[in-house]
Amino acid sequence: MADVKPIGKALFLREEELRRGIELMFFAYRDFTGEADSILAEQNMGRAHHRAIYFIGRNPGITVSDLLTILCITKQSLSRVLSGLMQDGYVIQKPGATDRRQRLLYLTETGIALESRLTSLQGRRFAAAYREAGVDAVDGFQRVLQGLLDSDTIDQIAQQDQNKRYLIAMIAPVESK
Amino acid sequence: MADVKPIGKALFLREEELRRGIELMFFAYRDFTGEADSILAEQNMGRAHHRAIYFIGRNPGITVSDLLTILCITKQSLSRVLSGLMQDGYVIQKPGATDRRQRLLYLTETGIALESRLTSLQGRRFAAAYREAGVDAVDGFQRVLQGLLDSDTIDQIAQQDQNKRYLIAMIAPVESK
DNA sequence: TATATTGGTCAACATGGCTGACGTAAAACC
DNA sequence: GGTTTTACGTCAGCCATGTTGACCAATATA
Repeated sequence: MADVKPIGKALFLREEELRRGIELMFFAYRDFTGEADSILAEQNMGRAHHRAIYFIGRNPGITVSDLLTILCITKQSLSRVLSGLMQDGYVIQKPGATDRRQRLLYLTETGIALESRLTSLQGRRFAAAYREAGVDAVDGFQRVLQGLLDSDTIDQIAQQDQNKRYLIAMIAPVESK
Repeated sequence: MADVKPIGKALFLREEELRRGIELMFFAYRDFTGEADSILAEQNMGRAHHRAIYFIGRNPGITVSDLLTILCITKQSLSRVLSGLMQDGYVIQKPGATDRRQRLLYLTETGIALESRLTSLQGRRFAAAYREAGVDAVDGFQRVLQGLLDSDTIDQIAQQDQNKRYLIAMIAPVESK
């Protein structure tokens, strides 16, 4: 064991480790979305609907163009999905107060119920994984995933967090005392 | 700050943390696959081709049914992809030595070149993320992703690892001295 | 008033999932 | 040796979701 060429071994381990990461991403993403997919299929919806519902629920009153920025799809694709969601009563839109061209998107009660069902399903999976792996692991997990992001995405998430902090400060100042 | 209701706060943080995970998975998977997608688009291929190429490269001589087990798609879907890959000279198949019904799949030189180009691209992204996040983070990352898997998937990966160790022991026993 | 922005719509197309039905060769079993 | 099962392929068609391109309406803004 002592006379193994160290450089070759290191490279080999490195590639194995990288491949391990690549494969884990593939399998974990598939399994992580699979459970929700089957619920969505019952309602004749797909992953695209889920994404829209999720981010509208997360950002009530979001504009169409902001949602487009998050999802990185064309407005034609989104439009098709949103029309369906509005027709089926999961989403409603209200004209913007200051800019009346905007259509601010909100979940209906039904939409909220579905979103919460889907999110709690995925949340349970995460909660179990977090519990098994431990607190330090969670931190590492988040840091590595963060490192996988494009810089544009990082900016965009930071921007969203900014908006969210602003909203929280507005609607729930009592929490901060 | 001291008189915040502890339970409400804890639940709030918990939900935020879970949502953070859900969102990171979405964005990270998207960005992580996006780069490869654009290379694939140049060759008129999609993600499905990539997955096939990746796992054939990873398991040379894999049977169609084993590949189906890994990918979790129908044989019709896979067949369409494989036909294309063979027609374009990325993949060849050889009849199985013991069971001649099997068609064992291999990458051609061209296939290997493409696989390696795609994997090194994704590998670089992972390497950068790992480097930024540190060794402990990598461990946490892998443990959490592992925890997100279905138990079937875990078994399946273990099985593959088993095969791989067997192969390594066969073809490169010199490494282990 | 002219231009830019926000959002929607129609048409057409590609990818990649799916089901169902059917075929063929080889292996395995009785 | 005949039957059944397995491994794989193929044809046909459907659906969801992405794309491009063109065009339109309402509203904001310089």
